[in-house]
Amino acid sequence: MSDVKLDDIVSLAKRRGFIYPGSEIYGGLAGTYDYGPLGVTLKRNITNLWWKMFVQDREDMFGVDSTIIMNPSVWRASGHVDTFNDPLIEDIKTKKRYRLDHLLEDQGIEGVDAMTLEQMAALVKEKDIKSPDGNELGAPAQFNMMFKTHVGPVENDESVAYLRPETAQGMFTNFKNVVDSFYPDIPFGLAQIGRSFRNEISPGNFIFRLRELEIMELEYFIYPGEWEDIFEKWLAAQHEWFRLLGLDEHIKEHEVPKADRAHYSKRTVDCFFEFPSLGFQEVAGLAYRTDFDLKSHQEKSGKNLEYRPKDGGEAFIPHVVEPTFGLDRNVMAVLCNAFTVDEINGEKRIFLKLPAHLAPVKVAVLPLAKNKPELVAKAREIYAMLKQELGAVMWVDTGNIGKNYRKMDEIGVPYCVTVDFDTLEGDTKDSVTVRNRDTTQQQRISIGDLKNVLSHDA
RNA sequence: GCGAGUGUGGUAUAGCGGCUAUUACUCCAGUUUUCCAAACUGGCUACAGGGGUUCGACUCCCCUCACUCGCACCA
Repeated sequence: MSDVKLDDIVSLAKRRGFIYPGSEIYGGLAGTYDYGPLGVTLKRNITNLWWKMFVQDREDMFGVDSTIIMNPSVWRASGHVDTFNDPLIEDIKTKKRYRLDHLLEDQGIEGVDAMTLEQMAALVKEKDIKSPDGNELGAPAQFNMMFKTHVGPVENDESVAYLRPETAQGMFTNFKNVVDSFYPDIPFGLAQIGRSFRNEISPGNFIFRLRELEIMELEYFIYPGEWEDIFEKWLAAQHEWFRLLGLDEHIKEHEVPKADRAHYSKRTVDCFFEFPSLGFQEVAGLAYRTDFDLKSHQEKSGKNLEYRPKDGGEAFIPHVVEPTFGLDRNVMAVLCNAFTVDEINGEKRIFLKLPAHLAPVKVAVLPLAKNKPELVAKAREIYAMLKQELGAVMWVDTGNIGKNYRKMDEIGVPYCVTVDFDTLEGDTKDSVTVRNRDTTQQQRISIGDLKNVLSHDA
């Protein structure tokens, strides 16, 4: 793993149809990547697994799918309009950039949060504030990480709306709706998988930091007194998730220290995966958000978001434990983890050791020789049968058999089914060769048993 | 956004102010081939985009876009 470079994986992902740079024929667009035929299936296998584990298989979960464009008040209540707006200023000499508000606070100036950019700029002049290196500072600039658009035909300040930078708020805004519809017992949760948009200052590292990304997220509403136990349960659930992805042995949990946490969070644990070339990077996080979000929405919206327990207990604003998974980062981790190099007959082999339940193609069917019509016909027959049974089955009849095996290895197909002359007649009539991707071992299996054997793993 | 660097077929690469732009693999078609990238024949595909200098630019200059590293950011 150590000598594998991220570039090798990026190349394979593009060459074989997993992930392409966005808008490529026009020179691309920074921070965007498109999923190709195999990538979209891999991604969908992951989201389906997630939805099954966290929503379908549980009694206490409710799925939602909220809009990307929301009432801008949502983002004022959540704090994003403020916190996504960073005033930056540049040291003219060293060209380093600093948070202007932090510089002012370091000078003991108070009330910085309430100041406009102009007011802060004026203070820099007035107090002759220098950079930490003692140099002159340039003009400050505002960095807003939220994408803006306009709702309706008129483009003015009143019509400004934002593309959501996270999916969480769509769940908080639907909290009341779901309670009204189902009145679930607490604890219960809302779940959502969806796109988010962040105008990153420096996107990059393949699909690690994107401007348009997908998040799989849960908001789990609880009694405040129970948060510690529930937090532990979700830590275990997160671990179980990474076990299902085959990543658990490469995941490191990181207890985020108080100073680095959002001010409303009492505990945050991030999950890191070790990527080639990048080292350990965050792929998921678990945060106890207290009642910060619902409370803020109750204040700003003027709507009562309290929950009244069915046993007649006192109404209260539920607290929230929030597990978040970066979908694209999970896909990338699965790809990186699967990327394997070994040797067959002294020849280097690159293959994707994808877990069978995630592999975009489960089985490939190939005739031993492509120009023998009777072989091809029999193979087509088996292909049709398996395709109906398993869905994700690929037909391969180009090149020679060894080449096709390698090609299927490279896209992570767990099993190849080869139809040869012994399938047509003789002692082993009606049996085929099943070749295992990881071991390259072959096994003779009768056609009748084929779908049982293959669907066992898939 | 700033600084530095890079940009040649799908991938990885060679090259030069001037011939039809090199090579390998991939891909496609055909011959061959009875189980691990065999061989042979043929074919498709590239100088990131735009402008300038020049008789002539892939090569030199400018702008744009993208990528890499560093700064900053990571809500």
